[in-house]
Amino acid sequence: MGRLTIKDVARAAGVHPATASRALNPLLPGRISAGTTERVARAAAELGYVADPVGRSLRTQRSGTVGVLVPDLLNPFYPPVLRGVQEVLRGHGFEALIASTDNDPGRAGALLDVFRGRRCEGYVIASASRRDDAVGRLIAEGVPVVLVNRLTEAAAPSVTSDDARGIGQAVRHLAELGHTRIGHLAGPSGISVTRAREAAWRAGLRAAGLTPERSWVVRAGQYTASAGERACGTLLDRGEVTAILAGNDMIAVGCYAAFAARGLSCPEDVSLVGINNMPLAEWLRPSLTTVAIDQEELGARAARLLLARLADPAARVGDVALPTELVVRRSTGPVRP
Amino acid sequence: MGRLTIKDVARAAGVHPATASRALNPLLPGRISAGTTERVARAAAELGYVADPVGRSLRTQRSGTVGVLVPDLLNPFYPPVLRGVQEVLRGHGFEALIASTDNDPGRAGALLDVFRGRRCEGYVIASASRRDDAVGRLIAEGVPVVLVNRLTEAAAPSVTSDDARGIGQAVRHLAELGHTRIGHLAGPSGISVTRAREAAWRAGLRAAGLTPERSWVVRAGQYTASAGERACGTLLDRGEVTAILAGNDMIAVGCYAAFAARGLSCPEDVSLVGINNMPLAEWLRPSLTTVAIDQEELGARAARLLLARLADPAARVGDVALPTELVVRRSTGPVRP
DNA sequence: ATGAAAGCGCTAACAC
DNA sequence: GTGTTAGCGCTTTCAT
Repeated sequence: MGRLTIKDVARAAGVHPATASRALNPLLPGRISAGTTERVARAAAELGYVADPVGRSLRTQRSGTVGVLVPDLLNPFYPPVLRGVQEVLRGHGFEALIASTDNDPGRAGALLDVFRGRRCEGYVIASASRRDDAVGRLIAEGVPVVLVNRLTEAAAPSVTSDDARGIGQAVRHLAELGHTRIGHLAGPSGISVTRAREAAWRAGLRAAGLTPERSWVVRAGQYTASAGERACGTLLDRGEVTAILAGNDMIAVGCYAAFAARGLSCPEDVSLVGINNMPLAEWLRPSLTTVAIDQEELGARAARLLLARLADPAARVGDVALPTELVVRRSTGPVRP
Repeated sequence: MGRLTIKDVARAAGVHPATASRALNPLLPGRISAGTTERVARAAAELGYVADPVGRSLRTQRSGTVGVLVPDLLNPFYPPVLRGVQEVLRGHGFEALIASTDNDPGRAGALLDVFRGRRCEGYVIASASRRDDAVGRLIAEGVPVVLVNRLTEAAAPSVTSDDARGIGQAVRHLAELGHTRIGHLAGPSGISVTRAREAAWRAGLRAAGLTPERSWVVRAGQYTASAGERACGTLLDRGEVTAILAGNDMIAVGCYAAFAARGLSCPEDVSLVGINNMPLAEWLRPSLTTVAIDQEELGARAARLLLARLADPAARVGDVALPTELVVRRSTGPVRP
């Protein structure tokens, strides 16, 4: 059929292509008469013209594309985040290129190179370790970057969850159930949320009049179920705690397996709290009490921050911390007498 | 820093830009001398040149972009599929634009329009209903499309799982455990896998010398846990079956909840088999016996089929059916005496 | 085998 | 307010 170009629209409206272009991009300088604008718009609509993004990109040096990097697409936490990002971006004419580092920090560089080759105008990065070379370089170059749930040493706006609040609620909830020895399965070190969550756990215990013991913390090497199962096993075998705050829901998923392997039942023998409220959390047996984060909103806010920086690269856009809220389900119960 | 163009490479190598371009694209007609090719390649490597995809696209009328449509990003089945698709595409210089219809067939059209605006060269579609207008139109226009786990009335190559094999194994497994009344929670009608799975269930029962009863099938409105829970409840309340083949793992997840709500324990009171072996299947309690499908391979094969059609639009590429295999875990056990 | 020149679709800069 | 011109980066004729 031969694709429509702006020349076709211009011809149909009886104007020059440049005029047609201006008429269709109202924000540009050099205003166009109402009549012309009208005629061009009608012609475009009738013909079903949509501007070729490639031609436009070449001229404007923009791609209408944003790179999104997540650490693990298989972790149910991220799909809702992606949905939020895409929804907002699409509403503003941007499309997201998505990649997962699969929990391998080394892959970030290569993936970012692919994105840069495609002229992504900005990046939403949910995979940055606290010290990440590839991401740091990006930020240093002044490319618009928004971090999700991660902080780096480099300065880039970020959207995080205010874990402290929800974790405080979680610990209080456990304390009110009579638990005095509440363990924590921390995520991998080198990630900012890991530290924040551990700190919040510590603070929560203190606020409840309890003293966090070093032996109540075990570090899971990754935010995965299998790492969680191992770490939980280690913690259980020390035989000290009656309740566990997992570093996230995937780690909590691993805990269920560790419980079962030791013949412990939840919540009768051990109480368990996760973090994230991932899509399947309510479907686990027992359903998981967890610190809920609005994942879609997390992504949506990140996208909006990025759009603000895209519109004005000099804009100082601040960080956002979304509130978290404890969702009590069936994995927590009174301490055993 | 000012981005590198092919002119920079040409200058560094002491040749004309056109020559440099040819040297870097070895497959083109008009071969270039080995020496020149070498010099240009070295210059490009030293400068770190990567061709601008936008300029290239404008000239070649290609975008290096493929649209991928899935019905539900939140369903753990699809992320591995996407990973397989992306991996293969990236290896061939293509990037995937991903969108989810969120189980709303009506959204497919709008999303495909976004993709078309971006000049996607081909599509991997995992969301087609058996009768899907938007997708049908695409195929009719001769745009390269590969379907994943779906068949439409229109003719497009597809990659599916050979559910019959694994489902046959599943039914035999249950029969060998002594089950004679094996129910099925079918997915939404209007989707090809739904029919295929129901047919395979029926055939499996017959092969085991059993007669499938109409009352043993309940249809879940969607492939989701909550739809599964409702459907499972209906089936259980009829009080006929001792084992259940769920339409997929998400429906099976809902079954766990339905069991718990009725005080039934699995596998002592009811045996349960899922389909897909999604990432969390082994972490459910009890771990889910399920018909495994290599999801990543599903995506990878789809991508390869698409690449074949992209390379030669006239190529008749056939359908692919990947084998499935029963994975026996702890959700199935002997029938109660 | 290589250089010259043209042009993909669009819009910014410059006329008028 | 609108037409003219030029050029984004690349590849592909067409010469030589």
